[in-house]
Amino acid sequence: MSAAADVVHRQGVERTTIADIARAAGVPTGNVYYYFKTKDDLVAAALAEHTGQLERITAELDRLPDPRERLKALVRGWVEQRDLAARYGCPTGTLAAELGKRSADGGLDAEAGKVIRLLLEWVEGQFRELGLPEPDGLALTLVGAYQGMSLLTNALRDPDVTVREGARLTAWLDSL
Amino acid sequence: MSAAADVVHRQGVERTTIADIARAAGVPTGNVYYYFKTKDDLVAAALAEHTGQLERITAELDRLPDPRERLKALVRGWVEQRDLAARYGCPTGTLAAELGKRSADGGLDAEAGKVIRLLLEWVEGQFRELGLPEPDGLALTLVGAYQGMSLLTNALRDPDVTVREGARLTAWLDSL
DNA sequence: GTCTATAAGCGGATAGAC
DNA sequence: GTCTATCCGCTTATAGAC
Repeated sequence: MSAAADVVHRQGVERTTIADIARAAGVPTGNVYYYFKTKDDLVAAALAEHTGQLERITAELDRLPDPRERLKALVRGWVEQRDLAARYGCPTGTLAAELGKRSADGGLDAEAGKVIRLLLEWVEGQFRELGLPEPDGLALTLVGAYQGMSLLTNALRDPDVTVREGARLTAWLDSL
Repeated sequence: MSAAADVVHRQGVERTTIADIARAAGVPTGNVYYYFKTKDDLVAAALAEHTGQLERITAELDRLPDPRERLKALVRGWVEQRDLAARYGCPTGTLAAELGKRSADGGLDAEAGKVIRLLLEWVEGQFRELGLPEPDGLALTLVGAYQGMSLLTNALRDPDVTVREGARLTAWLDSL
């Protein structure tokens, strides 16, 4: 599952073959099918990895006493990942974008939406705890800014984009 | 070229076959190869379509006297496209994201970056004309917000995300 | 310049030995 | 539960008639 998430992040779903994932995991191709009946099952597993990763991150941030500090630490984490973002974009965002183009895919696109929604809801909770008005709108703005800066960082192949936007987001959080 | 841009926007590069584009253009598959030697040539043609589209839009906006009104009209245009964004995302952004995952692809990913940069530079020019400080940073923020809200709109399959973020961006432009 | 037919190769999926 | 060998369909690309 971790190999699937990693290779899919780097190559995208469609350019990733079962053989690629099997090689990354150190097992022969055929063996993968014992655990995952179809390629889509592997994509679902990659999405589950993203969910787990997100849950670990928010659990860690929840240990901070101040919600504003939690959000600023979240932004700090994004900035730290800037080189990965410059090369491959946001793992969840690029996956959601790719899955969003499918017509009838057994709801994999909706699964991707759920992971994004999980982050949105956690962020919204922080804004609510701060007593700010329209916490859902603020969450949309913050997560949208993250996805936007990740895409620009990736498209321009320039980690500095993330640094600059990260600084702006931090100042914005402080101004609220 | 227009069929290529359209089908690639809806299906993504990798899920689009030459036959798909040929059918959309109303010609037999083999004939496509008379004009485009490889599939990548078709992707390049789709990118050229995006560039042309962008140039038409900015030329139209340039007829407005006030740069702030130009930017607000740009945002209005994004909001009008919200249903398309909910279904398939931003044509240029999703294409750039997909091409960004390639390793050695003859610079197609860089071409996608150029289209994004074209929009960034036009937006930056408007902010500069308004005499605002750090016009390049403001451009990054505005275009980033656009890409972010497009991705969220698409991932959540909810055009309302674009409506809400569009309203916020309009208010933000007015506040500068 | 347009179209049909087909070659060549890749990738998802399976069969079956171990 | 693991691995090898293989099938089958699909997609890119080409050959060649018209």
